[in-house]
Amino acid sequence: MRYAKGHKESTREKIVQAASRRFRQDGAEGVGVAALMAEAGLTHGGFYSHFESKEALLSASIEEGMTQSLDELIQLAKRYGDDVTALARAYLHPRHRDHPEKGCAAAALAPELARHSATTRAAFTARLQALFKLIEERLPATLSAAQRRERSMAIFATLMGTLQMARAVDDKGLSERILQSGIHAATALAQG
Amino acid sequence: MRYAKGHKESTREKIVQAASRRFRQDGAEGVGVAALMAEAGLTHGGFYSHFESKEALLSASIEEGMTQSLDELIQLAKRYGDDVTALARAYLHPRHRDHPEKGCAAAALAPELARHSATTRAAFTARLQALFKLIEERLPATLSAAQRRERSMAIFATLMGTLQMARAVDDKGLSERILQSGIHAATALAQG
DNA sequence: GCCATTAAATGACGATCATCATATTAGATG
DNA sequence: CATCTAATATGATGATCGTCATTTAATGGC
Repeated sequence: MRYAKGHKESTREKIVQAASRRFRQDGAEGVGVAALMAEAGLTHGGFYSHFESKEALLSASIEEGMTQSLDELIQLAKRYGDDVTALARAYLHPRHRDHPEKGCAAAALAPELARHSATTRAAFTARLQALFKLIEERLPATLSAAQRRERSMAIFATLMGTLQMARAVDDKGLSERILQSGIHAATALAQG
Repeated sequence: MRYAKGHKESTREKIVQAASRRFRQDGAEGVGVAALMAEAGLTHGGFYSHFESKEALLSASIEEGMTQSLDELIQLAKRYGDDVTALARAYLHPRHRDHPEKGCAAAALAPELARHSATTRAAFTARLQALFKLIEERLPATLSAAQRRERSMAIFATLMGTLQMARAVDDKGLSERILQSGIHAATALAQG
């Protein structure tokens, strides 16, 4: 249809946005190509003119989802005081637990990612390291760079593991206690 | 065929064992009923005389897998000194990272579990609490019971999150550093 | 050694999966 | 306004999904 130039790019972007939500909500294997396209307001046919495969869309979605939730995390953390405790409070907020589709892609998909393509895992690794950096910058300057780097990894592991457990357990009270334990632990790990 | 009594029970057990391996390896949605039965040396037909649904098998497999890896963790930890650091070293050993099918079911399946039935999540919750207790028992007696309980949750979150990240990243060196960071963090969180 | 019983195998159900070939149609270009 | 082209839709591929009805076959009880 000889659309305005950039039309296809923007459609592709819409697909990635919609897919990144759906993948986080239902898992990479929990949603099909047709449903992903429908979520973007399209039919399934044109999919392969935008992406080489479903795996390629997953790759792009991971990048999109990780970037998006990283940005949002930064914004939210600022409101809480912008230190590691603030990050933890933002990340481990019940709203985040209850809305995986808008939240951290790592928490929603980490175990599956280990089974996916090198490209997908590379995209994930790059974004994960940006996340580490975000935490590093909020650790006390009294720590060495190497110490900050190591701690940032463990702090994110704690946040992600905590969020996943809080989502998986079948007991609302326990879920709340798990979230609290994560906030306290992240704070403790951030001490000089 | 009027087999010896207990034959069917033992077949059922074999299916659960095999399924618990496969679910951890490929995810709950990554493997079909036919493949699960084949893994146990059977064909798919008899499946529904053993289980009400695939979901019911998942439920039993979570229970089996969590119990199994809990027992193994206890055994391994003993060799390392039987404190929290020992648990962390056992849990975050490269062998565990490289063999999810024999390892912790929580680390392999946590995000998916949040999307499954109440029964499955209840089975998971019960086993998770046994895991918390295991850690609690290895925390210093100088801490209050409430403190030990809270810390045990955060310590397991750290271990699980660390293992998942170490599995997902596309960089062997980074993976090793992630594992180390988790061991150090778990040790730090276990201090009185 | 046959029979009754029942575990397991065969095979089929409609639905959905990822992928692709072909047809339609929107809209910028002339 | 008519035309051309590229973006999307339609529709089909064979494979696999979970589930179930029917058939086969093994063996303890007689």
